Amino acid sequence: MATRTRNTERREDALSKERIIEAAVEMLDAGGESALTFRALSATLKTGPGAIYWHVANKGELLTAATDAILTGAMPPADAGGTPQEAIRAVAIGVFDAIEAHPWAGEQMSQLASQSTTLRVFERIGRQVQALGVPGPAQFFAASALLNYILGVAAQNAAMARSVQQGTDRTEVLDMVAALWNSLDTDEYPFLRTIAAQLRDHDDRAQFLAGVDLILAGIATLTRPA
Amino acid sequence: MATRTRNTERREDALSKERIIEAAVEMLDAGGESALTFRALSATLKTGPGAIYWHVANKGELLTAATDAILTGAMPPADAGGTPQEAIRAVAIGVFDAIEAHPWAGEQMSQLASQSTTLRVFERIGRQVQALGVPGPAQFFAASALLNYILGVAAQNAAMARSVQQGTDRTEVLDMVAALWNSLDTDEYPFLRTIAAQLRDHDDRAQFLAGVDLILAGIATLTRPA
DNA sequence: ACCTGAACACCGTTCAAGT
DNA sequence: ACCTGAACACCGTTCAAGT
Repeated sequence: MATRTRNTERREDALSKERIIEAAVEMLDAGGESALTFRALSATLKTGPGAIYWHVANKGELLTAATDAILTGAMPPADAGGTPQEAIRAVAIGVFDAIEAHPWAGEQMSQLASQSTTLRVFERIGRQVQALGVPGPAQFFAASALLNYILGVAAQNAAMARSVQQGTDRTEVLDMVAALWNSLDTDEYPFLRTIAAQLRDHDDRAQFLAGVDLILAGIATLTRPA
Repeated sequence: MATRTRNTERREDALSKERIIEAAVEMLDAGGESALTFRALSATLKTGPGAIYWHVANKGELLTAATDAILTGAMPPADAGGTPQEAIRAVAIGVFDAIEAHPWAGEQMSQLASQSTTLRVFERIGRQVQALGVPGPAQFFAASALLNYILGVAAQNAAMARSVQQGTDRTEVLDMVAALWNSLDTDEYPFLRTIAAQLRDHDDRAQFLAGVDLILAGIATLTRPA
């Protein structure tokens, strides 16, 4: 039954950076950053820990590469058409959904200043900010505001996902947070207690988009000065 | 010369959570999160590693406590007066400056969803959003947008600070980032190359505040609906 | 009640040695 | 060129034992 095996199928179990990243993403998805271990990884790949170091410089590079792999696939095509606002929303939602599916990447992104993934998102947003007609000097901080907001939400979602024991339900988590907010001192935390009620039936994704639109509304004031 | 030593001064070297946190902050300031080790910490405090565990549950709690200590002192007084916008800017700048002085705390904040520090900032912002006259249902996402933007910037600054070798100059770092942006492909990264020039004489703090104002401008559109 | 410090169960990383 | 796996230099954390 091995007769049909040709050269092309040979050594499909050979180590490569791609296979390492693929296995790393699986481990990260399963158990977060602490689950990614060179020992566990090399066991999965049926090699020694040292073998990985021939393809990857260190754990940091592996984490960066894994984050890149996730987010490259998550970005919508650049020529999608539509208004600049729609294009910005599409990029933002792409990042958001990717982080929701792979929370460990959220931690990574906000730790990776000027890394290729972040740069690509920044570029995409910046181009649309230009298309909106924001004057030159303001383009930088307008695009930065959007990027930092997106990264901030990404990190918060990652943190939330990590604090959740696997198996805990989504609404269960919201209930716990709402309970925490309600347990706060009424005099010191009036605002949080007020919105605790809204937490239960609130939609993370819709709220995230509302934030994007809020910043877009602010950007709009830059294009038609008072 | 020990005659004047009274009971009050006795055992001033006794271990306490406060002394542990104080020492931890010093180590974090000196070398970032990786410099904080229970062994190094106990050596500084002249005890064994186990002693620390009597006052602190684990490293995570210590990190949280250290972050709290930094940010509690950084927040402006709640009754500072002025417009809601000014109050929001004051809180934002308080966080920004604290992170600039203690970059490790920036990493921490964005990993600590619903932690006391973050909740306090959220509360302060939320109250001012209410004061601005934002209608009830929109208060939540308006305050969230501001908070997430602030946390996003905090994390980016922390990441930047960590990537910088100690001793590297500030302008030197900006030059390196500008050089990186300029080295990008012209066709793929036109926006980044355009703003790379602005990077050299750009003021992080002013840019951060411009972002806050941008979101405030967006929030203003919520109070007087079209 | 509070502290000691050896020991446990891990890490990331290196490197001589193999093929 | 690529892989092996023992070894190094660490970690956070525990816990019997001390005072």
